[in-house]
Amino acid sequence: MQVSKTLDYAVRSLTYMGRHPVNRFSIKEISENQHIPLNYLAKIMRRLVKKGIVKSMVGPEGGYILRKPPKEISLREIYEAIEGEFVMIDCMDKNTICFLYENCPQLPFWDKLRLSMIKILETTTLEDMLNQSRIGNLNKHNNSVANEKEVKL
Amino acid sequence: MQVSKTLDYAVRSLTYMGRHPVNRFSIKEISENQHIPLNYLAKIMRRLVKKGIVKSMVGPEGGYILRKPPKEISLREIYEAIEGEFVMIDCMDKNTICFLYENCPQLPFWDKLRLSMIKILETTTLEDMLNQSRIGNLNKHNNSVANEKEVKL
DNA sequence: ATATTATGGACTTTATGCATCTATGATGTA
DNA sequence: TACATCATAGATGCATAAAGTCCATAATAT
Repeated sequence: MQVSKTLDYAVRSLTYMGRHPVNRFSIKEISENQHIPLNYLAKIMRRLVKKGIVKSMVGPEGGYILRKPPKEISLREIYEAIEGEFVMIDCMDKNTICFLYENCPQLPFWDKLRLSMIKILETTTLEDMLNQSRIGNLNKHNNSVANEKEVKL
Repeated sequence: MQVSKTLDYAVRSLTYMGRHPVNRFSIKEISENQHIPLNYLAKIMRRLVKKGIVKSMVGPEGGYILRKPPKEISLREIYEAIEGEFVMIDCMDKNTICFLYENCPQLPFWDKLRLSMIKILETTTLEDMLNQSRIGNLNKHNNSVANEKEVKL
């Protein structure tokens, strides 16, 4: 019940892109800036392309660009692009029917949890995340350039 | 972000025991009744013992018994007995500080999600689950007992 | 023509969830 | 006392998935 590294990478990449929503980004740039293995990131980006979250352009001056403004990209979309449909428990998928079928005490609660989580994922956007970070908020207050990315080591 | 088989086993065992809260149950009985590998269940039970959810007795006529009435056993307790503390993402645990430290756009949201989930886990008890199943509800309808939760499937 | 970039798939590595086995220790009963 | 029953503890094996690498190909700006 944990966020996979892969999902983390995806979110990191998208928040990075979201800071300059009109720019194009190469895998190389994102990879270096966000400390993500280049070849692995390539695989991740394909899923985001497939889901229609980013658009890709091949060749020199190619790269990736957000298809929609950050405000319209939900965490749920991102999650599903990476992990597929959100499920909490998979019982009867091994072509055998669980002996608790139709009488499982816990199923309704995992489902309740699932719906609750989906709701939060659904209503959280990339923009929310961009406004959320501490320095992000500081920058807003200072009227400083939104592009700036402070990294504390 | 999924329920592990191990957690499922634990919940299954406890709901099984919860149906006769005063009885003693051997691993063998639970194992056979709930279709859980015996030796593996043994390991699971130890965690439940350690967390104080069940009490164990060695020797003939030994076995396990619930330490508290089902009403007082929360899903959160069970979860934590099996999986440890509930966390959504573990960033800075590899004795290296993440370069996004103090400025991570996504962290607040995983935390929000975490709290929301914990709340549901916390407020759900073994008893809730016992009353939840379809057949459970059918029985309740027939006996017209109060305290029921309608489940839409 | 060439350098740059993404695409797609095969492949390797690493981690871990799940499960088994065996030896040990406690305890009720005959 | 002896025995059968049951939990405890740790070592080990295995299968699957997550994470990461590599390479050959295709598109396209300059």
